[in-house]
Amino acid sequence: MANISDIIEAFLLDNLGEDDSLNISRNELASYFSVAPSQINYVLSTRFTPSKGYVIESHRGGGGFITVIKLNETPQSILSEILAHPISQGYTQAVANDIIERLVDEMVFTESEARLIKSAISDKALITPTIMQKNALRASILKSVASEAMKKINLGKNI
Amino acid sequence: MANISDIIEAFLLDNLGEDDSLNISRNELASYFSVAPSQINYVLSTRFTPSKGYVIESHRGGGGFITVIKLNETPQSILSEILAHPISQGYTQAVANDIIERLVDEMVFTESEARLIKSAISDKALITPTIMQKNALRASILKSVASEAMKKINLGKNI
DNA sequence: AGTCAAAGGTCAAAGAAAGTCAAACAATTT
DNA sequence: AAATTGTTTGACTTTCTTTGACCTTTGACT
Repeated sequence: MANISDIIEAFLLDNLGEDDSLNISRNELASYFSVAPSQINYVLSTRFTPSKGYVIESHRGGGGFITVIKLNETPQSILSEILAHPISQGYTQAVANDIIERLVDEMVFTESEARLIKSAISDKALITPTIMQKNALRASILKSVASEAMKKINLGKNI
Repeated sequence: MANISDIIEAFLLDNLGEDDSLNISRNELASYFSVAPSQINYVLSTRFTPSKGYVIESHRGGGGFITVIKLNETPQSILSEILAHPISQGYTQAVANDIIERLVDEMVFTESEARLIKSAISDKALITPTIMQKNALRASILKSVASEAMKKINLGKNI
């Protein structure tokens, strides 16, 4: 553990402001941590992805900057996202795991429920010949799990 | 953040009067901010474009001036503009994004709806070989989205 | 009408960021 | 040990900004 990318990730998380967003200069950050500027892109593209609930914006040129935004999500917004996602497009295992983690953050699942679901939709568990098929299956399974979770949430509202 | 162009943009926005218009002398403004006069043109041509809902007028010669006018728009006027725009002419990604932003300003879309639409019509998402084809596709998709939004607005009127 | 100064306009080059990608290296899994 | 996956770096690209040299238009004054 504790490679420089993890340290930069922690730094960025630490510095997300009140509104869960952060504005930085790529060059400054890189020189602060004495790494190649492109490493900042690496950290952003591996740790602050849409599947993890982040959006990145940036501008080049003089006065350029990078903005990291943590989307503010609700159980419903994440579940809707899953339900709206075309099965044909599929989810890689990594992306699916990211999404499940977000649902844990939003208290839709407990850690142990998450472990179960993750193992159920692992590449290992899904014994189809191609990756594409695994991805599609994962999307389908996630959809069904999401729809179940959505029901539960909506029931709660009627009490 | 905070390059001089952004600062000049903010200044101009701040000084749009009651009627959303503003009259300035290019040379005065340039010397006020200690920049080359042509930088004023740069700011105007990148920040106060028709696709962002602005019109620029000017006169040269003694007593010359530049007028910035923010068009006063309605959801309907923007949507009609989209619907009237020939698909064959297309929209660049930047222009399309500008238009979507205007629709957010007019509360036709929420920020998160805007994000979705923008990503759907991004150069990345539209996997056609040529830029022209991407632009045409964008115009077509925007039209369909606009027509949907128009319907919704018109429904609201009948309640 | 002709001249000239006072605007504003255009464009290309230089500069300032950020983005991409592949190669080298490191860590992990099989 | 081999294969795979993840990290780090640097060379090259793209985009956005800033500046300055030169151009065009207009109004005022002979």
